[in-house]
Amino acid sequence: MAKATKKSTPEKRSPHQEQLIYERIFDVILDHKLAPGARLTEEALGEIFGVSRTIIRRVLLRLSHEGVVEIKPNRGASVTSTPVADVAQFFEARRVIEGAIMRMAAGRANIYEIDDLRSLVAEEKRYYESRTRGKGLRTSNEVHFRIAALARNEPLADMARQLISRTALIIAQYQDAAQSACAYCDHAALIDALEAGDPDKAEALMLEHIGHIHSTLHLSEESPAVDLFEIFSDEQE
Amino acid sequence: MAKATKKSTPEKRSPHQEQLIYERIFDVILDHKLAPGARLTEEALGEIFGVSRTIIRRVLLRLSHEGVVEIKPNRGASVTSTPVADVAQFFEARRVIEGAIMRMAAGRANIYEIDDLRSLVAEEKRYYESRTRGKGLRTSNEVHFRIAALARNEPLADMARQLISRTALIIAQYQDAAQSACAYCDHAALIDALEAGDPDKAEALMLEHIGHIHSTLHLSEESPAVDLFEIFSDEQE
DNA sequence: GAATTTAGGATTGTATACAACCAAACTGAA
DNA sequence: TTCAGTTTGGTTGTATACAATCCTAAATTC
Repeated sequence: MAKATKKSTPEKRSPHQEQLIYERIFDVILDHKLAPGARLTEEALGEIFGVSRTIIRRVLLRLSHEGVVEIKPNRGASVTSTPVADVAQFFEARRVIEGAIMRMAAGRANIYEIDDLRSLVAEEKRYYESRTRGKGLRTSNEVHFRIAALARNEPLADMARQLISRTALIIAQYQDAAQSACAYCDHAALIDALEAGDPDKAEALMLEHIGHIHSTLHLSEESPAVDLFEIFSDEQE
Repeated sequence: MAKATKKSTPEKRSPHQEQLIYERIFDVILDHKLAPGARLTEEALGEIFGVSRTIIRRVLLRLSHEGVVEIKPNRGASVTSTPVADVAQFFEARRVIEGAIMRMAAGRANIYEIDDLRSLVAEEKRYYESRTRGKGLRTSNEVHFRIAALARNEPLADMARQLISRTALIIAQYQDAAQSACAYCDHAALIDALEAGDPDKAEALMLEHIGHIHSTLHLSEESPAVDLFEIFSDEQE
């Protein structure tokens, strides 16, 4: 039994430890350290995070509801592998929802929200230039999340969040790290359109942007399998 | 302790008992036997369904993810009560998604799917005429679910399902049982448009239909009687 | 009598024990 | 060797015990 594990602080009932574990696992998946198809055993994850299977089980359930992992009865959880044939549907769905969101959000953002968005895009640019793929991808997601919030429609923003997360998984699976398109260029234009308050242009730019992302994917082949302890070991000792 | 409980068959590991419990609870909520705000204690539900809190907990977690139930930390679960101010957002979101779905589904359904839909609407009509509200509402949902499937876009259909379920809860909360609009009239027209393969008309009819439902709600009376301060605010001290 | 404290009961949160299950290695006969 | 059946190790599924927390209401204080 490899004991190169590091447990988190053994706090009693920390309210968001579950959220933390959720994010750690999701991050590792987006960083492509856990490839699609990789198995996620409850015992191992529990040991890694210093927590019982009960918690891990809830986290996995949540991840599965988001479509990030698949749970098969009596067979456990593994990172979702999206068939090539399904990819287009996700991007089409994003066009529908985020297109509408742009229409609704145009001209509704105040100056602070616009500024926040711009600095976020600047941050995104730095990550991409320093080739930290996972971070860049997550920051890019955050940009889309915040734009979704500007439509002032919670349910629709929820839908967008789900699709964006799910799509990030697809991008991690099919996009070549080197050739990750300069998402931040498109993003700047999107924000400009929102500020200008032009719904038609805002929507058109988003449709185009989503098309760009889609077109950078290498829809051919994939995937290995790995050791959980090793993957999580380079983080906090 | 009332022992008038009926347990399901005490099978060992029945795979969909969880699904069954999920549906039972949801049904009861749609039938308005559990009003918004009603608490759902794990122990009681476990005893009712002859199952341990572990299972109930998972069901409640799922219901909460669908937005049907709210879980507050250390406080347990209760039926979600949607504030009047939020209602419009849900219907707007449905317009966006189901409008797009109608465009995509127009002309794509084969004759069997159309037939199935029509017989489902006939069933719906019977339920409404016999004043069995819950059943009627659920059948109406089923019509929308199936239409969503016709767009041949799984992710979008998923989004639609979530919104439709969530909206059903809102309808149960705000719609007068007697005056429940004849949803099936609209439904028949929707199906006709799908069969004819006219995307513009299909979309327009769906937008109109959703508007109809929205307009039948009694949004003036604040039935979510949870906030005591609001309730007593306009009375004498 | 009103406000604060404190005790009790009820409910949720987490860990763990054990049963059920699957998959892959093993056995032995054709 | 090959194929059924069997065993075994590891993993998931469920129930339960106990700890942490919250809610109610009685009790104490002012």
